[in-house]
Amino acid sequence: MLSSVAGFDVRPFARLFRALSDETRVRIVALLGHGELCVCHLERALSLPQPLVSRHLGVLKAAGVVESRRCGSWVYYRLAAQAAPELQAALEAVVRAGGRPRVLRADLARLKKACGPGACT
Amino acid sequence: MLSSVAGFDVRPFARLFRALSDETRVRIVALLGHGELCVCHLERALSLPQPLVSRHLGVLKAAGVVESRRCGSWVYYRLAAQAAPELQAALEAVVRAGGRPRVLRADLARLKKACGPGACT
DNA sequence: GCACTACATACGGATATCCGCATGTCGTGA
DNA sequence: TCACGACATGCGGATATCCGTATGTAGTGC
Repeated sequence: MLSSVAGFDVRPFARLFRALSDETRVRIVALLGHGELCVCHLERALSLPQPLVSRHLGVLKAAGVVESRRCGSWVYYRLAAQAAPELQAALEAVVRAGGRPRVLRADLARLKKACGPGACT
Repeated sequence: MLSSVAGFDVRPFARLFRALSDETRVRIVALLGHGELCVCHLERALSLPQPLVSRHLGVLKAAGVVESRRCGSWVYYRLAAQAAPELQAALEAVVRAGGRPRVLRADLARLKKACGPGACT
């Protein structure tokens, strides 16, 4: 449509922002800003049922926000590098917000209580 | 819910990103990055019917992305300053993307063809 | 008051999103 | 091969979004 005719393809931006238009997904991105996490970590940090977390991760992955890596029984998710620097900047804004002190306090507390990041014995 | 308990209120982010999750609204924000514009300018730059542009502007305004100012028969819209610096950064990423050369080429061409920005005789 | 322009909004239908629940898939270890 | 844990996906219903069309509101000039 016009979005491509315009020379500036707005679709990657709309796609990224649509992926981040859900509160749970913003929390996931903010948590992943602290490093790679597997689904069971996220599930406990968010205190949400597993199918819900898995589906939100699927949305983020389809939008190119996150990447996944399988390691044994576990699947680790991490933030994906964005092609356009402006997309990267928008994504890092969320990460920065989630990296402030007192930010995501309860989520991070549950995360540490569950198990240390990076180790899923 | 948990979004407030977490200390990090993710709702402003989700609200901003939901407002920017539509291609037309991304184009509007990118255009407004060039300066204040009235609805008739946007309508011609976007080449979209007036009620549609007006409604998208309403969504952006409800999300706190834009502000409006009435001047005679015309209503001028401009980007609103964001409270949190991370929100501002995310918004400016879109503006920067829309400010690159060859970006939004067709939209800007229609805008200039319609009338110069800031003057709506 | 009347016509005209600029803009906003109500209505309705097609489509998409979000979630709970149940089930399926895949790797691991006994 | 069997059971188990980790994760993904199909289904159905409630809700939200998007858009065209028509109508309403407000300011301007005659």
